[in-house]
Amino acid sequence: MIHEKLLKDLNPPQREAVCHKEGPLLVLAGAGSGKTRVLTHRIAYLARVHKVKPGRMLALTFTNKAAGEMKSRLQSLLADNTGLWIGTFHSMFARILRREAEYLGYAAHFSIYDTDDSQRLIKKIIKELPAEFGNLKPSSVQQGISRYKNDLRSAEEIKAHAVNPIERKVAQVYPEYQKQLKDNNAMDFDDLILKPMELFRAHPEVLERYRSRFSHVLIDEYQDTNRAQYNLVRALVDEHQNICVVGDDDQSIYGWRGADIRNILEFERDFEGVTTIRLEQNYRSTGNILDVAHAVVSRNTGRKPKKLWTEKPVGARPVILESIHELDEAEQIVMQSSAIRAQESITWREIAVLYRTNAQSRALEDAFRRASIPYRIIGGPRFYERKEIKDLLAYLKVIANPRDSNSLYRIINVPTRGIGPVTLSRLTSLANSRGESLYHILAEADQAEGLPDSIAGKVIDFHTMLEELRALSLTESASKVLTELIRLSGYEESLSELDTFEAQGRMDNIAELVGAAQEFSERFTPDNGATCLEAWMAETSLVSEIDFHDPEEDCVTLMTLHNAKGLEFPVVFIAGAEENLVPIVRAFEDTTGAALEEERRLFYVGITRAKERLFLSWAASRRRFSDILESGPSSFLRDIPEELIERHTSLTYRGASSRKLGFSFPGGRGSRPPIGAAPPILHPESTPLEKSSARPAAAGIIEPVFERDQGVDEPAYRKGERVVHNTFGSGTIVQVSPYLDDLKLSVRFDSGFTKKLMARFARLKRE
DNA sequence: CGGATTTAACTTTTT
DNA sequence: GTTAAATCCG
Repeated sequence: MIHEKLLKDLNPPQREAVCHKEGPLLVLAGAGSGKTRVLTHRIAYLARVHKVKPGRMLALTFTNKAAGEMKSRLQSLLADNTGLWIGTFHSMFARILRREAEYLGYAAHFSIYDTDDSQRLIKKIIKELPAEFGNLKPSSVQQGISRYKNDLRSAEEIKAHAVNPIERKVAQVYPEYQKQLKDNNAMDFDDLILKPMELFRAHPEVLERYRSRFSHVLIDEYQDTNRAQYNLVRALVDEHQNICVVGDDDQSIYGWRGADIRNILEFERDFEGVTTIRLEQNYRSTGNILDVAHAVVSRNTGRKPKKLWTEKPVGARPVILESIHELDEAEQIVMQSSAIRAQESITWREIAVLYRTNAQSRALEDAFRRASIPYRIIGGPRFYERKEIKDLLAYLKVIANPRDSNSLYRIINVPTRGIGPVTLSRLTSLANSRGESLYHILAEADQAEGLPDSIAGKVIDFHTMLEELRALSLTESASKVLTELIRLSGYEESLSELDTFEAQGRMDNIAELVGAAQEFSERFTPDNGATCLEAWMAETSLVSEIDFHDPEEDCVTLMTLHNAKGLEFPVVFIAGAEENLVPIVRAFEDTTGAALEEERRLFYVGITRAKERLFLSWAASRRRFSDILESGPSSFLRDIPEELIERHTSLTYRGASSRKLGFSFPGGRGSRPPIGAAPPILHPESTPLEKSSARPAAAGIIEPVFERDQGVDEPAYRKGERVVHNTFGSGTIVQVSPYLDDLKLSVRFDSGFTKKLMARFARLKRE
């Protein structure tokens, strides 16, 4: 029987969710409770048992990765899924928008702007506006407008309720921004949600088409939906109410992006006759890990009470790693990784290191590289956001969508071809006076006022080149257009002339982009008239690097906590579990406490990625920008009962024995015992602590001394100490900062100058 | 007027 | 350590 095959291996609540036939369904699925399983089995069950055609179902996710995972899992459950729409909110509605673009006065091949593109446009708009707009920061304006869009607030409404002059100004930029986006035949990410609503409101017959097409809508990660998405979905399902949402309020971590946690908390009020199913059995983590996770998240007030349970053994106790600074932390993580791999036959790919900010990846990366451990960083300075990639994509966007003046501005003089700001402003005024786009005016540059013939010639040459590429794009593949572009534009040539290490890196990135274009071109099949290039542009705007993550590759994975959502690893390290980092310092500015609760959920998400081993690591100091930031352990660590965890430390405690706690670097003196071989475990309550008089520590926070084991004959240096240097004479230490396995000292010498010295080489004597 | 060199600000998370 | 704006130079 079909039913049995689809239902076996499901627990009773999962089964209930899968079999539910009609009407609104809320599945509260805790971390690791098998929600993807429920969604895919439900789609298959609807198709095979309730005879719903796959083409009448719409499944929405937040990431391409989640969509891809669902698609691949469905393959074995439902052989024929033709017409089934599975994808991210953004890509599915972009698909609808391309089909219906003309209703909105757009062309089907509109550009999709990322945050950076939007900011460029906003910067330009601010310049064109009166001087009093000059104090607006493009990035904050962009964020503000994005927020207004997500919250469905109109410019008028904002103006009416503006609490400060800045908000009033942003409200004035907003409509101009929308107008220029349209002039550029471009939409930003938020428009991909907002415009379908406009479309449906203005053209009920179009809404009716999609309403009747999709008889069942399923949404993953419902806690991440914003108001706009809620309204959009609501418009689609209002008649039949066959909406199934899966989510977990404890994993809502995108509030800053406009996600409205109320959507999931109030689902039962928003729809009538809601069936609610709770999935509380966790199939991922050991008991101890779940207990730690619960200890953390249960401190939140705005949550639906629940507790995950597991049939798995309690497992190893999670470990708290304490380090002097981020280099030490990275070193500890590397050593623990190696030890675990050796002792528990774990592969590199089963280990993940998670952190709050991308900036933290550098120290970790260096440590893994030095240890010759393969690693892979997900996210970070994202591939598609690198300058050279964005430049080339801007070219391609112009070729696919010549009205995209914003992209044209970006590349008109990249590489430099003698078209500077003055020429550009002359061309722009000609375009404005004729009411044509910048691209079209390029061909008539010779008619621009005050433009010397020689320069006009360059402009026309540039236009001719783009026209050639455009012609090429109509018949040839995206990869062909790209390779020709790289050659004709002189982009590659200008880089190779630089002949620097950095330029080589950029060339490698370009080669990677060509590879991606080839890969796309090979799988491209023409549909509804789009060219290969147009289709590729549509896709690249909506993919992220994590989508290309190959789980087969035997590498340690490094990524942000946000990126880790939806993933799982046998061994998880959370690096930087410090106050001011997790939770991030800005969370304290929010007086409602909502931001702090979101930080706690983020930490919870990180913890629940772990299947067997969990390490929570914090460092007493951390290099940030050019100075050193000192902090104590995250307050979230204090929520964890001491008996659930172990501690490994390389901190030195004032008042503790002078014997340092087994910390050293490779090449240093002494060695750290491998884990499992009776590691030094330090319980703070058993350690005699002496409070520093300068900076009283909060209760329960260990006060570390920034000092490492220097060996017998190499004393540690302290700020304020008087020292003597062989050549420079005597002076005072004004700054001490750890650098690799040494200390970097700033010494102000009595002769008046300050010098930075490495402790190891300076050979300083005490005065 | 355009190109090159120097300076400054920057980092929370992302479709 | 990175990129865009500011300043300088040809």
